[in-house]
Amino acid sequence: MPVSENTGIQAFPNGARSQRVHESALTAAVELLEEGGLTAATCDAVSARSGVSKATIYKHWPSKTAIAAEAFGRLMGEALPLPNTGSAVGDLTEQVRQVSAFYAAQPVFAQLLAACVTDPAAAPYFRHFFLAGRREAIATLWQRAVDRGETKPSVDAETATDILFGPLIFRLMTGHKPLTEEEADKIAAAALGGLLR
Amino acid sequence: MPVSENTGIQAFPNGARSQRVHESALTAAVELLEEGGLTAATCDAVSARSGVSKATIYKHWPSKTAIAAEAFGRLMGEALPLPNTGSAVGDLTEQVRQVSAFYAAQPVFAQLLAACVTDPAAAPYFRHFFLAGRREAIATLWQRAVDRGETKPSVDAETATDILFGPLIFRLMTGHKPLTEEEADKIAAAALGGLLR
Amino acid sequence: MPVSENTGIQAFPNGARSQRVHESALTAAVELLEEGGLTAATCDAVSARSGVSKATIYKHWPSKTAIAAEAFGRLMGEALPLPNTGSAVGDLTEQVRQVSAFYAAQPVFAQLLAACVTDPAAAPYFRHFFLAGRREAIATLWQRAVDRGETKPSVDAETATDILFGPLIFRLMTGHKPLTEEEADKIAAAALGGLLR
Amino acid sequence: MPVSENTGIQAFPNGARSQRVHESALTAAVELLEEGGLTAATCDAVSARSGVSKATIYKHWPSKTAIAAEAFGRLMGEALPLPNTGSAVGDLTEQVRQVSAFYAAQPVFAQLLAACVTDPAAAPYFRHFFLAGRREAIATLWQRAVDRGETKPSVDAETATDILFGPLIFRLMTGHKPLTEEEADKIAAAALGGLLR
DNA sequence: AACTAATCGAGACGGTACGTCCTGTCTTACT
DNA sequence: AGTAAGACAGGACGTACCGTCTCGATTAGTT
Repeated sequence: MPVSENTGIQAFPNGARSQRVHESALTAAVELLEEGGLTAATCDAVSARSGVSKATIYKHWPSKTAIAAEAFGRLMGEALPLPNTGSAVGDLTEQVRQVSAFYAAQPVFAQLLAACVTDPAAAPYFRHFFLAGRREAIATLWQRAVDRGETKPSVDAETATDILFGPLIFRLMTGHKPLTEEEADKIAAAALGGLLR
Repeated sequence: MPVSENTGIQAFPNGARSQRVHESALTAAVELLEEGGLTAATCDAVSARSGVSKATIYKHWPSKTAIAAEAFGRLMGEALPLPNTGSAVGDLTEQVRQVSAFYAAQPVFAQLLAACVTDPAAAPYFRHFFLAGRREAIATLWQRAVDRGETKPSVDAETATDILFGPLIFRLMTGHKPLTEEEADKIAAAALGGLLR
Repeated sequence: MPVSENTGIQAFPNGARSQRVHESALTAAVELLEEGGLTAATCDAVSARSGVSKATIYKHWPSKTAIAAEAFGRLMGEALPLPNTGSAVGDLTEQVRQVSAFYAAQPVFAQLLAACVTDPAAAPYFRHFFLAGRREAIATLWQRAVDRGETKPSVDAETATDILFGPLIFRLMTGHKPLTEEEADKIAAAALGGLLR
Repeated sequence: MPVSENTGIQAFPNGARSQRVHESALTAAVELLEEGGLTAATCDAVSARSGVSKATIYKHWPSKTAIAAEAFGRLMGEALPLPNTGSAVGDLTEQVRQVSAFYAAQPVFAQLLAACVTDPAAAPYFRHFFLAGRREAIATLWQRAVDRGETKPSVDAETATDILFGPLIFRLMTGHKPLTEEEADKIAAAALGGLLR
């Protein structure tokens, strides 16, 4: 678990035994998240199920949200494959659709996002173990589009990511409109109008 | 406090006495939010400061988040005036800037948004007493732009709102980038490229 | 549960409901003490068995030792009847024998005494709910002896109590000698030589 | 550290290295006891300060109380010189006074006594390294008195010790009366009335 | 003016998770 | 072997907050 510096991610014991423990706790957390969402992924519950003591858990993670974030990142690691439709519009629209469907299907995502507000120590974990993957995916797609000359030069990948996914998160959090595929398409279309030539 | 049906907002006793009580509780909640954010706006604290008993509070609101949402809506009621620069780009960019600054300055906003995920009963209150005002503002600006023929016909006000503000909320929640004025401008520029002609 | 002032015993809610709760917790504590000694009388255990929440227990008692002390006082309330042999020597010797046997049979006594060292807040409970009864018994016996003119005038009831029971407690705590009836008699005889004419 | 059999005191490695280690741990324990009482003399603390690892400590002593008991015995080894007033009353009264003052001034004594109840494996250490010294002192004084014919023949040194110091310990543990010099004198006077001619 | 509902203030309670603490065991690698 | 270093399980601790509840007091509206 080599973690780069300045990520806000806490160092933890590194021996073989510790790694087994780390693994056990994460596995238990994944199971609990699947069964009962973030609410069920209590520290006590993780400890009870994994056989890892609470004290040890707190040596590996700063809070229960942090374990959940790492567990969720693992749970969803490969869930979203990179689309390859041949055009930037196609790729990015497809990705927005997928992410939209994923968010709608995984209440844990919203719960984690929310929990990170209350529990700032967990936010780096969420960014590192979950968001980073999404942003990298977009960066790849965006680079492809750049190479093909399909993007507006004034826009960078970061901003593009925010504009494509921000609206999904907005809806997810406030629940003012459902996250259907149609809606995802509308958002993608309108957003891409500003990002591509 | 006439509340339309189907909003998910709970009816409560309507006598003169009840209205005083409602008012007292809200006032206390506003003060507590200002002083210590959502964390400080405990049920017990609201009860203690307002002299309204907890039981009564739970007759008027379904949860502590709901009071806080209504209180926050009141607190921020008139904080953001409608810009009028003469052009859609100017108006909307200005509004994005203002909202961005407001979010960055008011941690309570993110806290409330987060709390509504955990506490679904409170979400309607947040939408009704806070978001509704923002969406109306955009609706007005958007209608102006429509009247001037500045908008793309394929985009409606709802989608425009999501695309303009979603990115801000995304950043606010994950904290992966700061909400400076420059960033707000970049987002507004890129987003508006897709929304306006 | 009218408690005189300045005893160090904590006030607690006094309604009918609270009294039921107080009773429930004590009953559970008594059972646990009987089953597994002071070690078993955990706050969590008392809470679980009685159905009284931990938070409530901490409103009624300052610590787990305090509940145990009150429970033990109740448990042993009438265990030791006042002897009446007709003479001070007989009465006091008999009382020393009884107390000695009781201490030896009730490990909880020593455990409580020990716990009060670590947990000073519980000491008043032990004194009030347990020791007070013993000291009163001796005071009664001593007064009888005074009335009969059997005591040395230079000795008061308090000192007599300390000299009669102190040695028992000394042995109980350090375990350097067993608390048999013979030993109790030796102690009583030697001690009473200094107390009576 | 030659320890007779059947004392309940645990054998431990005997090489030169082991003895250095034993010494280091004890020294650290003594310091910690002086600084913060028994509470501060944690296993971890002793380990950290002495550089002796916890595993090693547990090869030399059965529990943390045991180290503390041995350390305390060493700390107080020569603190109480034998009085020599020329009479048994004088000697023993003086000794009671000294011990009383010592108990009152050294909270560690009560803490250790209490800890031995919970931790029976440590009791032999307390008896061996601390109490034994006190009892020997009394035995010496008592023998002097016997030689002078000042004692009652029915009383032995053991019982005398219990009757003289038991009351002090009783007060120390329950705290129902302070351990002032006056009180010590009252106790000594009353107790010695039963022990001497 | 009295009566009867509704409504309220006060605050205790059950439930539940939290994060901390310390003991004694265990592992690993070094001397 | 014996040791240093230190991670680990286990389990109690005492705290915090939520939302429900019980009680007696207060207040409207109704008769």
